[in-house]
Amino acid sequence: MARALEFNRSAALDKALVLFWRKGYQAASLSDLLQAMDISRSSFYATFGDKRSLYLECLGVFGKRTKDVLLRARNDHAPLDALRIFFEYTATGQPGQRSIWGCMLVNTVLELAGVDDDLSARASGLLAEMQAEFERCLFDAGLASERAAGFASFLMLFNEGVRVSNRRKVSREQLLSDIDTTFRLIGSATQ
Amino acid sequence: MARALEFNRSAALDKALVLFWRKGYQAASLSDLLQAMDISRSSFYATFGDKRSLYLECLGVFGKRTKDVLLRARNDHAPLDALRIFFEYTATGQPGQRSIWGCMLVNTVLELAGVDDDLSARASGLLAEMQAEFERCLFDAGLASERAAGFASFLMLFNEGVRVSNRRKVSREQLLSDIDTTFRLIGSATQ
DNA sequence: GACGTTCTGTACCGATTGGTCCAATATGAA
DNA sequence: TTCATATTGGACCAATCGGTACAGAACGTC
Repeated sequence: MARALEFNRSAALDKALVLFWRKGYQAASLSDLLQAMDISRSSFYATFGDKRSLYLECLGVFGKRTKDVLLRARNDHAPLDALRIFFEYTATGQPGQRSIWGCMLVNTVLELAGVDDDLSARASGLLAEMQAEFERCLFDAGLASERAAGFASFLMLFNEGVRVSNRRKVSREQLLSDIDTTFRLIGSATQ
Repeated sequence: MARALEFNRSAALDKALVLFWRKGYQAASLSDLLQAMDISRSSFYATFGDKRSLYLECLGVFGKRTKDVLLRARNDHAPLDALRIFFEYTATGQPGQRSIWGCMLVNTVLELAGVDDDLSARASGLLAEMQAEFERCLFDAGLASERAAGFASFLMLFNEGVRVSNRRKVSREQLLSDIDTTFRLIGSATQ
């Protein structure tokens, strides 16, 4: 055996994720990444392959974390409440105002459609997984399956809108009010 | 007087707009632009300043055209109908399926936030103008002004969602169904 | 302490980026 | 036809891009 890594892989990965999330794929240059991750060029390529592979890995992590927000909420709350908590959490952001960067999946879909269709499609697929979770929530809340699918699709539109508006720096209060509007609309339609 | 331009300024501008719309600001290289616009490097810089100025001009044109879609619909229809026509038009695209590129304003907000904040803010401002038009429609449809503002904000979220989903290649049918859901929700809440 | 292995820093690579410069060319007015 | 003016194509620029190569430093094993 020999020399050990001087850095923590998952910590570096997380730094990269944050940079990609904030600046997007193209605008995050290799120099930016190396500086943010605080590792050398060699370590970067030895550990993460290349920029694109790293981005792909970050997308996966982001997708998993987002899904976990909803799944954790479901452990402690009724389906519809969990859904609402998810939206309020992603819209207002709990830790450190990260929410103003929007959603890395949505950002990716828009930035890379027509540029790197594989990456864009990957992000799109992760959004579809989220939508499936929405649908499960609605079904468990008692909606008929067809109706649950329809509302889940609608909720994904709403989710995308929230994430865009987040990046437009629409105020937290305004977004919370819109979420309230949405869930009241849904509530009045499901009863 | 002397030699005349060998190209049509507004035609070239339109070609640039389409390229930017499709690929985004960063991914549309100067070579791409020159090829699409079919003009020489010199003509480009003499006529449009630089890449960024051209983009700014395209943003303005796109904003105006989008707003015009709604204003034209208002000439011939009741306020709420015009609103719905606007959404159906932008979601499904009338001429040549351009809708799959989403909305250039939304694309810009996401791509350039944190990269070129001025451009991002400019696009954001044009979206705010659209939202003001939504609000006017709702007010004219008889909603109290506070309620109109609330729904307009909600509709802007929905609009952003539609444009993102457009780029995710969500099917035309699905989007139309979501629009239907939305307007039925609004309808049931406004009566 | 010597060795083998692995990681790290940096010089370097060709390609491409957005942008400038200028000579050659085309044009309308006189 | 000549001249002044404006447009054009293309050579050229420094800077940056993502990525590779390799020498040397740091470590665990023996």
